[in-house]
Amino acid sequence: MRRTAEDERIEERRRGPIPAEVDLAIEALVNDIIGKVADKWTMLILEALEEHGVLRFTQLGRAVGGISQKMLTQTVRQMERDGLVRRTVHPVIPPRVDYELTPLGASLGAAVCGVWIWAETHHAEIEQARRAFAAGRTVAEGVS
Amino acid sequence: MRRTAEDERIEERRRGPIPAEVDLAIEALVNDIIGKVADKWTMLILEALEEHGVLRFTQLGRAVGGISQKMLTQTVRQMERDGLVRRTVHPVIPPRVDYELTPLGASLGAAVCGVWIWAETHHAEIEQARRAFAAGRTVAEGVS
DNA sequence: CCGTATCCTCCGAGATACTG
DNA sequence: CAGTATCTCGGAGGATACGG
Repeated sequence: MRRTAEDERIEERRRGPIPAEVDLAIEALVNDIIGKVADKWTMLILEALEEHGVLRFTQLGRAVGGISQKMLTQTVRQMERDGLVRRTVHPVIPPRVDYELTPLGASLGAAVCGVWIWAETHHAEIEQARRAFAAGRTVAEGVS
Repeated sequence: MRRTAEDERIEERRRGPIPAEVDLAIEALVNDIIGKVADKWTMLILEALEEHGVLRFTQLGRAVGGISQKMLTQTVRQMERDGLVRRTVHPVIPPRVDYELTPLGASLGAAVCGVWIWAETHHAEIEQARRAFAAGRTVAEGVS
């Protein structure tokens, strides 16, 4: 996802700071949150931590699978910033850092879980729709 | 979203269709679906159609807000392909095309709605977490 | 082991112009 | 009006190397 949420807010401000637009401000924030949540790695990390509870850095990376260190750090930092995960540093040698979901993160996990379940429930329908679409889309759609 | 982890699994599947990996194949598909759903424009279009019911191309564009024709076409096509929206072409002049959610799309809308509600419910906590994070993790200084 | 810093690639996505 | 085609560009994100 590209940086678009900020742009929207900036745009909004540019268009006119109408006093009664507090709701819109919140809407923008919510939009921003959606943008964050709608990130692939965020969702996968959420799932990994939901399933395994507490994980160390590399463990988390392996649990997610196919993620670069950069993205792992970056995403997990963002999640920490948003209060979704708690990061615990153990000042020992070798270094050890534990990651786990906060209650807030867990609640998000529950919400996202709904989407996940939807995907698992309806993936067959989607596959079917894709095949139907690929088969022939020149099929006349009746104008009711 | 860049093509990364799924590609590997898809590749894996292409290289060798091992029977016992059907679960992994489905998991990959579900992952793919999540990736699709986790798209900003998809979610916004979903919301727009959920709220307005049936919309024409430009109406949909305006309802979403800040989307280019290209992305609108592209995203809506993908959604049509996945069976989430139905596209109805009226062979009249001037051309007219209607978009609306399929039952499948509506069910996804319901699931995503849960995440939306979560965002609306917890945005204050996230803001607070962000402030706390920005303030510094050393000492919890009261934010007046 | 846990990151941060750097480079580099590549594709998402906007703008524009054109067709049916 | 509804799309397609083409160009361009920013920046997301992978790979790598190094610091603590």
